[in-house]
Amino acid sequence: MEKPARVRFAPSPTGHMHLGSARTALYDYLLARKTGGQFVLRIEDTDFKRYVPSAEEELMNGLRWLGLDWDEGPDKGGPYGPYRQSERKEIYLKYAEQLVESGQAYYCFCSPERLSKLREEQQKQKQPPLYDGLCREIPLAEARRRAAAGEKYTIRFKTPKSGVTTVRDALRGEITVENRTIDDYILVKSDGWALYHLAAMVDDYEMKITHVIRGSEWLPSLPLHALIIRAFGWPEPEWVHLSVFLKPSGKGKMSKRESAELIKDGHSIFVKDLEALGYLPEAVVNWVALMGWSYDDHTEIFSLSDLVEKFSLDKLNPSPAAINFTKFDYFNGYYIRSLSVPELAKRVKPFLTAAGYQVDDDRLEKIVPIIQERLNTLDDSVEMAGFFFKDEVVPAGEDLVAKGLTPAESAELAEQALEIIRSLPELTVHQAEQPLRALVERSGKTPQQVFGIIRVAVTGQRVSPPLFESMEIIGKEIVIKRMENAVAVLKKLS
RNA sequence: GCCCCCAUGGUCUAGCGGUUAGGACACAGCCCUUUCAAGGCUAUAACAGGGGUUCGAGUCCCCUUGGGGGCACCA
Repeated sequence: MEKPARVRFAPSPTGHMHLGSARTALYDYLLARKTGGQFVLRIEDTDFKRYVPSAEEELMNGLRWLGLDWDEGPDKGGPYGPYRQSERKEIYLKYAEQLVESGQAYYCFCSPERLSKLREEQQKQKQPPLYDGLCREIPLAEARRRAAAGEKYTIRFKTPKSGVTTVRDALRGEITVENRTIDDYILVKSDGWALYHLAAMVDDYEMKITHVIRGSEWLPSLPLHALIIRAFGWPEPEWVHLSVFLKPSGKGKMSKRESAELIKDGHSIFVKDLEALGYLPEAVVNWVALMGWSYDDHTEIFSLSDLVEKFSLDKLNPSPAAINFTKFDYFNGYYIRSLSVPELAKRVKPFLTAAGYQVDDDRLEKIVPIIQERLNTLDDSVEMAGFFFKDEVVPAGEDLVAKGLTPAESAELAEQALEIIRSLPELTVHQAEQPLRALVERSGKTPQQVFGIIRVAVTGQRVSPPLFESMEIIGKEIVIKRMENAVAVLKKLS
């Protein structure tokens, strides 16, 4: 058993939580639970310009829906709070000052204008856009004097100008970069707020985080982060950089526009949409877990608790993964099929209700077994089972005409079927099946033709759950009404 | 432009020097069947290319190519 891990999910509340974040949070959760450690939720909200007020709530709802409960966070507190960076300004400042004091950071008085001009210049000359170090050698006493006099300043990290920095990533092994390619990055802005590079390192240290699991977009700044941590002399966490998700084609990552378009096909990369689209959190968890992680060469169905038991960092895969919604649908169908009838009924009900249907629980529990294996998403139930709840169905005339038969022949068959149904003491599968099959025999038509007519008449659809079961649930009276209507329609066509 | 990362079928992946390169989704066919599903069976399909190292390379090294990410007083 590994040592208890303290992991953190540290999103910034700037938009919707997407699948990539969900997967990061999942792995955080799994590692914490597996090792008996803690899962910390920290909100990185120091960018006030991009702040979205509803985002934090959405984030927590998403995590809860997925079943990923956290141990410490802004809503529940904990021993290392506050858990919102916007409430930790003084802490960052203290540590920044410490770095300045030890000569590993410095005050920089360069204006944004000078910096952008500098960058422009460097770009033109095809140079890497790095700070030129103008303020790097200003004596500390002088810098303090200027700062005290009210001059605007930022605090920059003093990167070594020679040598190399080597950092170990759990998925990729050692990564080495030349220090001259690392910028003297700004740690504290002129408004006194720390930037991510300082804030996150400080928080991870103060919160005693043992494993930093985050997206691979952070890989390029990993050496900087290591340098900062080493400048403080802090213990280095285990770095785990997860690969990004690519669009289904595997070519490039999904653009904002493409993400928004997805919803038209009933898909979404935003966690908040998934529930309404009829997806099960179990399916999301299983699917997302397997994008970048595997257990062995054949197991692929994992409940959240299976994952807690089986998860391990060394089975993580560093290569980018294309999002495969088809497989997502497969998982969702799988989990729908594995639900008990009462449970599925409970989950499907809100969708039927939302569609405007009056849903009786006992009746729903009869319907669920015959639609269960036909559902890919919960909201498929609306289309698939709507005819159970509608007052009347209006089958298209051409659908009522059986393949290979004339309208008149179809009408004749419908009429005979109607008579049989009328004559039954009760319309049950048991009572109806024999005589209706006998009708097929007698008429010399195929089951497909005869039952097809009845199906369309009774359900209004060419495709439906099993016919006899459906009729039993609908009830004799209504079935007869619908059959009469179909006969009338067919006769008109004749 | 510079830096970093990645590379097994269409997609997700197993493989950690010796395998008939395994599984899953998708696709196709067959079976089952009153439609649609579900289920069962079968088939098609991969080590990006080139150099090394080694008795032996999908596995180790280098280059090329392709893909991805990053270069803000955003995170």
